[in-house]
Amino acid sequence: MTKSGTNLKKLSQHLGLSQTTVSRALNGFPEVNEKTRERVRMAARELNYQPNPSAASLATGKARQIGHVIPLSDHTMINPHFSDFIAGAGEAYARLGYDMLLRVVAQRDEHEVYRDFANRRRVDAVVVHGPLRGDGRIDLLQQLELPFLVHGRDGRDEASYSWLDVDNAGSFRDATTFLIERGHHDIALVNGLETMNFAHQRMQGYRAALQEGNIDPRRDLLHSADMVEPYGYHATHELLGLSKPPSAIIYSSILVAMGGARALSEIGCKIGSDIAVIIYDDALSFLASAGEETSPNAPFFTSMRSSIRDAGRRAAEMLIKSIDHGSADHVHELWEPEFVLGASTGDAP
Amino acid sequence: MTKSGTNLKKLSQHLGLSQTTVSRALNGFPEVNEKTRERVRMAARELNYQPNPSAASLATGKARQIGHVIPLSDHTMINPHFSDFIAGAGEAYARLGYDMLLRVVAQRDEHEVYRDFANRRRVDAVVVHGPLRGDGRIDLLQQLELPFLVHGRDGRDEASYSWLDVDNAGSFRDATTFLIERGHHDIALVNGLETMNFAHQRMQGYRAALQEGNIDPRRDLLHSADMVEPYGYHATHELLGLSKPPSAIIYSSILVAMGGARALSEIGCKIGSDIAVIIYDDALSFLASAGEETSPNAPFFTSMRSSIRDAGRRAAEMLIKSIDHGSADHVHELWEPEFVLGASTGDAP
DNA sequence: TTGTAGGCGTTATCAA
DNA sequence: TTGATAACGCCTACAA
Repeated sequence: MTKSGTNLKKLSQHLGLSQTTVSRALNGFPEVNEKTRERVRMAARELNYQPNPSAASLATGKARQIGHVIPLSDHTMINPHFSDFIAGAGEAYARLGYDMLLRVVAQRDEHEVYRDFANRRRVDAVVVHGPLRGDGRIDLLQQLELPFLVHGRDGRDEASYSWLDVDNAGSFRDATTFLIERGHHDIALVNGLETMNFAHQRMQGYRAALQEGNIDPRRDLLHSADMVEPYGYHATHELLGLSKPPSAIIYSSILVAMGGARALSEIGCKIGSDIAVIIYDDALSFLASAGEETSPNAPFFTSMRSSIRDAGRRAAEMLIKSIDHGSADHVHELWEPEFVLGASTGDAP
Repeated sequence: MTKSGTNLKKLSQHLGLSQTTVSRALNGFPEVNEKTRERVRMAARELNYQPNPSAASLATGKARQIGHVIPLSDHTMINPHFSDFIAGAGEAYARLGYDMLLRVVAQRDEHEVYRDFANRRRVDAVVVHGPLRGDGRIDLLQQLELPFLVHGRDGRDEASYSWLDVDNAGSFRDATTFLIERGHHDIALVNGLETMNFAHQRMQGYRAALQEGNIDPRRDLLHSADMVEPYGYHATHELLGLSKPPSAIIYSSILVAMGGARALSEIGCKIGSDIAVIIYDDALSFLASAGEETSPNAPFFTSMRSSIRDAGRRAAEMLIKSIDHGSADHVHELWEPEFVLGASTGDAP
């Protein structure tokens, strides 16, 4: 069966040592004679020995794999935000000797996948994407005692699990306040799906700023849907068609903003002069912060920016660290997006 | 160690049968008494028994995992094209009982990863993404005897490995010819990186059409780079700044075209009337063929369209089928993109 | 500092 | 039709 692969047995025979010693030498056990260890290392390199992960996993109970589940409701999560996160996380995994296991399933089967993961011990932990407000996956994973980290939060007891999130409420509040202070009154929010907690947080931040500015929120200035390009296009057309259109729009994603820009250019409405725009920018790598280079001085879009790829990298690190240390403590990180002043909110003061 | 998981031993004891029989019953061996099999199945469901993949893999030599390597040169492959492919493939894997293993590494380490895969038998096969012209990964995989399927081709002996590709040359030739027949003479191609074979194929198709139309190719109408949005923007600005600007532009990706559209709208150049545009459309799900719904009758962009997500799904199926059947034959599929007439090439005749 | 022996949970071979 | 028994390749008490 073993075609050409060197295994522990062969290697130890080649060295005239026991498998135990060889294993210990390679795994950095302190009791091994340094001379022996060096000899073993040389031979291992020479014979190109790599431990078989299935055997190791069977023996240790550790899979050295982290699971990511992509729920396939419609086209929802297969979006660039997700892929950038994955890229960052994957980078960290590779560095730390872990593999990423991806499972794409219908949304209603996601719980079953976690059960399967826990049951078969195929992964040591999972990353939960796109938490809803009060997300059943979190309860399930706790019950299954499968370690996990959430990218985002679910709005409930946040001390009871590990997460990495950005300050959605704070940044949207600040952005809204920024617009109010510049004299805007009718400010639209083209938001993500509000069943997702991040979108809810953003809406809350927006609302809080309006309240502080003594502005009554207008229901017709609030849109909520999956953050795809066409949504931005349609929502913007609707907004501009109102009898009292907004003078400023906040877009929850650059993707949505691109659809918005398409609509605005059709109408002949110029961003920055005719209308103010602020976007939330995940710093998606394939867009390279599109518009960044429009003007040599300032970026095109005024934005709240936080790299989702960095988030993926950091999330992976946090998770691995906690499972490697076997600590049951939960870890949390709240990132503050950077506020970037661009041309889309008019000339700088 | 085993927390709550039911294993073969427990299950067989519970049933008063040997592990052998239980294993055989569950794995569909024909010699098992149907009554016994049914009894075993019931008990397995009841006790929630799932075979441990590490143990199974160790015993069979099959990992039931397919490897995908994402090279991290710059930001290259972490693009939406890739993630859509992954989504399709992942769907097929889940359906067929396989898992997807993702490894994100620096480009120069990609070969090493394949060696590692082969050596440790962590995956049963791999999918090769974004083949270059004459791609060393293919030689390596053949040498390692690790089964693989290429999404695309590398321009060499295409019978020697399995692949799934779209007819890049043919569709770009047709698109170019279409423009020539409508009276266009100065046709620009904003292409992908031509070290990638798909981009080379596209350029060849474009050249062939020009030649057939007795048009001398102009070097200044040809751009080649990573298919990100800002590239489309810059390339378009350059094209429009030429002393003899093109009357038509072909964009190699909708992402690039979005950058192009941004530039054109800045200049005040109207797509469809001032300039003709054709795009290659991978039917990226999060864009939902942006512009599709601009006009109720026709889509906005005239395009060559082929779903990259479908390609991922099909590629996975082809690969799994070939490794499950243990056949050493190579499989190939060449897809013809659909030509979709939209508004961006002017009014329909 | 090194070695022996047993176990991890399956599958597969050979008998019965 | 079913059952012992031996791999698969590694790790890890326990012993020396």
